[in-house]
Amino acid sequence: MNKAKRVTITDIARLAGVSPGAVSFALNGRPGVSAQTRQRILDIAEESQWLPNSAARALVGSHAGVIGFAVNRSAGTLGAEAFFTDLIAGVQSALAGKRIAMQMVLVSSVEEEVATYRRWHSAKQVDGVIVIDPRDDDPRLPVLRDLALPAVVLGSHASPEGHPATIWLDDSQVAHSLFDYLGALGHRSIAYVAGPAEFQHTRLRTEVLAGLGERGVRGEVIATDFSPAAASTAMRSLLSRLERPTAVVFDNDVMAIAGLRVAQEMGVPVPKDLSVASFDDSVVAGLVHPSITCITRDTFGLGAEAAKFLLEQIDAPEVLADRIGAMPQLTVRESTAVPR
Amino acid sequence: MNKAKRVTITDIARLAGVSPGAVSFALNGRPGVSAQTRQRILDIAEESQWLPNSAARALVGSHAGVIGFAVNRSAGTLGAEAFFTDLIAGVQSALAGKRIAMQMVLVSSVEEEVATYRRWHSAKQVDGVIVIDPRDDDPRLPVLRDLALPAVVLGSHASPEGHPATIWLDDSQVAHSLFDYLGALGHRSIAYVAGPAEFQHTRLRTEVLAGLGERGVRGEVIATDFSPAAASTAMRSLLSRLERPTAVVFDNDVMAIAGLRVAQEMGVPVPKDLSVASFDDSVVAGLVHPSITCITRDTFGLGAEAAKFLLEQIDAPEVLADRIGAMPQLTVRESTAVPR
DNA sequence: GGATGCAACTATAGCGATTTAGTAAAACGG
DNA sequence: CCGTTTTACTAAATCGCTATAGTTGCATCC
Repeated sequence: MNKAKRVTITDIARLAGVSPGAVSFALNGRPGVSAQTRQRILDIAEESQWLPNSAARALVGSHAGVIGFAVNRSAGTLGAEAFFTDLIAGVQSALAGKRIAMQMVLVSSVEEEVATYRRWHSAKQVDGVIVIDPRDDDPRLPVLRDLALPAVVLGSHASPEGHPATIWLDDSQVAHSLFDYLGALGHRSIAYVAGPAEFQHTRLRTEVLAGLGERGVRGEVIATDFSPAAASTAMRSLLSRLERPTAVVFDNDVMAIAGLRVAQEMGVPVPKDLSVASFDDSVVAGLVHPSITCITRDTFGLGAEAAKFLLEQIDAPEVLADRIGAMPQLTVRESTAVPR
Repeated sequence: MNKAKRVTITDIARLAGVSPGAVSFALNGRPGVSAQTRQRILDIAEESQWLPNSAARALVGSHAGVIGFAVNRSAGTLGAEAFFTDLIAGVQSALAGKRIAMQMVLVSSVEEEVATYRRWHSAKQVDGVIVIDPRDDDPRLPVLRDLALPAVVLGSHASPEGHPATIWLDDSQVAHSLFDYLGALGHRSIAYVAGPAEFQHTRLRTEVLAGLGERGVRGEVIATDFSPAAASTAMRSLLSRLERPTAVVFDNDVMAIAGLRVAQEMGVPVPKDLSVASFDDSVVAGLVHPSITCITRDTFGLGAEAAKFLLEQIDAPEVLADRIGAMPQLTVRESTAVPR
């Protein structure tokens, strides 16, 4: 209906009285034009509101101006965790101002995720990707290597072969900071309501808890699917025993809140008779009553750092060295106390 | 490093012994090749794992295969609301399988949002956009019209000039279902802790509450910035009065949870002495104690519907008629009761 | 049997950028 | 002052795909 014609590099070339090639040189700040001509071209481009056509750019082989994020979670569980929104918000904050967009898709399996990377690469749709939830023997990593698709993995230890680049934070140290704290309070029977066993962080946390056995702490792990319903079930069975644990640690805040409710329903006072804690924080975890002791990680900052790292990676000719992310901190709130 | 060469339409043409044009016809299901040849081409394409180069496609003027979503919220508040994640998850669910990606950017002002639409359009980066938070006299809508950029607005009433297409749900009806319920319980003094006044839904809800005056209900509105801190402050001041309201309604669940906490801190039993409700639901709202009476809207479904509608819109030559979204339902939980 | 029509292709011209090879003019050097 | 290098450009090819204008062969029809 409206013809709102797009202004192209050829239009500016005509206006400036030079060839399209010269305009390209000028706009991309590379040698080949005099300072004077360059300025003139830039002025004209500015004036006529020229914007690069990313499709054309991508086609000729330079950047697509897009980074990709394939999330392997069911659409339902996405909303339950503040993690994604925070991460995305962080990524966006690093991208703001730069002319780079984030593309996101939900996938339902690792295979589909790999296929997505292949498609993105072959269609030159994204310049790089952010990868989360690394697993042992992760099938995605070799594919990314083969495709030479720039990537940043958010993980719990350095990348196996130094590739793809990883931002990692020592998850066993994180686990220690929470479990040791509970141990120091005097808890000797701790239950850990975890996520699926295939995630690296679940395994690491489980190991740390087991390691506390030497110091007389009985640890127990219940695997769940991250759902609040599963957390409630786990909590109910834990509290129905004759020998209850004195502390229960959940993998995320929503599960912890679900657990808290079960404790209240069953008349178990928190933190007097039971301490509750979570490996994930959120605004709500600090607002519920009692507020929940959590590991607070700067997910927003992590997202921002990941995006920045990825952009560097895209520009760099070689794979960059791994980086260590900001260490999560223990935030003690009302839900934990010395056991009776 | 790795040469993982991309297979192009020309490669398949060579393999099939036809011209690239014929391959294009075959792959896009348009006349110009015999059924036999078409099948052969399709087989070869499948076999050699050919994938369309979206950059090239976008360049020649067909679809970019991307829909855009510009969110005008600060990165911080994004994470606080489950709305976005749910909406995005819904959008993704509608996009899954189709070869369409969603691009998302955070913007910090309406001007920036408009500039984003301009950029997206001029660079042919997206085929259409989803627009949220319509305002009175919204500056974005005429721009989208001028650019003839397919768009779907999620709003609270039909689009002013039938363009862009809108999915709307009658927000005053929603407001009625909650306020009327509280009125029917016997509440005669209701406070509404709202978001910024420029949002349409805030205004509509305010009007509905004011309208209850005829039936002897005293309504009061406190505008906030959607933050839990502002909600706490509002709640504290409300409960410090000699004449307290008997019910407080919050614009979203996080604010309601913050308010709930203040009530507990101040020793005001909920729902005995005070009813609390929220215009937004979330998993957590049903898990906290007491669980919160909410308006439950199918945000996931809304996202899915919006995406589907947008895709139809993109394919349709003309602007489609507005649609009405699924009506949100009142979910009564533990936080509301007959006032003392 | 020559004009007509149609099916099944091919050849080719873009889309809007980048990039390489080529060229004219200016600068330099001995 | 002539040969060489540098500067500042232009011309043209290219990316992968789509779309339009031709081209060919073959059946059709009065």
